[in-house]
Amino acid sequence: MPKRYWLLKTEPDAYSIDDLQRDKTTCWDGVRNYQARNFMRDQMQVGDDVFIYHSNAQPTGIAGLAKVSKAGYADSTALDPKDVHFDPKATKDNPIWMRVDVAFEKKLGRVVTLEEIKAEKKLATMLLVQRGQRLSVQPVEAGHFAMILKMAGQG
DNA sequence: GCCAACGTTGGC
DNA sequence: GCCAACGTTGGC
Repeated sequence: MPKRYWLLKTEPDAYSIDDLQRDKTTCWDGVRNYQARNFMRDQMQVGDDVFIYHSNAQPTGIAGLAKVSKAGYADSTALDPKDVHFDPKATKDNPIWMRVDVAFEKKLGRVVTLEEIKAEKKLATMLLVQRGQRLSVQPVEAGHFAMILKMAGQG
């Protein structure tokens, strides 16, 4: 499978690029959307490049880079009644939800903001800027990925 | 905090 | 299978 590129949303109040830098790697769990689950289950591969996107942030935008370090596997938080992401329908045999592990790569020299992305015509087809689009795990085209790195001064 | 847009649930 | 109600996301 060719290398793919992804964007993962996170609220930095809950988990930021700085947290990932400190932790080195993290389990990207708690995703409870089937489309996002399917990307993690079927398409994300070790070595794929990932943008870490800060939502509900000041500013909102792409804050750093990571790599997939473990491909999709069962998200056990769905089985834990004490976990906020507990799903009573999940079982050990059918965990329903998946997660991947991601490893910190680098923090961008500056956040490439949602505002800038919206203003750049070449990025108009990014999923991120489609009206009402809320996917928290989404694919990014290679060209868009490179463009954003360039905007961050890391091209 | 507001609220538009979306996904999911559940009654029928 | 329809669709209203509800919960969540996420920009502002």
